[in-house]
Amino acid sequence: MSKSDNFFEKVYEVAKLIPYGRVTSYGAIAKYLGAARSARMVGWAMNASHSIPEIPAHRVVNRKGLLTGKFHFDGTNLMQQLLENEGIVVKENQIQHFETVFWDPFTELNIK
DNA sequence: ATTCTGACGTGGG
DNA sequence: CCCCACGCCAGAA
Repeated sequence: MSKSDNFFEKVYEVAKLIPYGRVTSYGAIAKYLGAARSARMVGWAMNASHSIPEIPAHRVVNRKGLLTGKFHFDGTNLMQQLLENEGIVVKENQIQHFETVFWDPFTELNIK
């Protein structure tokens, strides 16, 4: 295990905390981990999270609320269906009422 | 070593 | 709102 695994582990920690029916962004997680400039690495961590079913990767989207990573799931619409199954409305790969369902680690985890 | 690519984000126009 | 250029950094070729 290398040091980068620590970063991955942190990403998974936060991802697991995303409540049912809520979503967050790669940048929000990265910023929360103190690596705001490594938002891409959060996406990369999600890529590696396929071996860990506990990670709700479908609850992580980009800052626009767009399902940019849907092509990394098995089915064509698997990511969207997982979200809709949680009550999230998705249209044209865009999460509707994104600001309402958005889950900000800083706010929701009551960080002082 | 070098180059390119990305599940991203920000800033300017 | 959209489009574009740039910064970012790990991994693949």
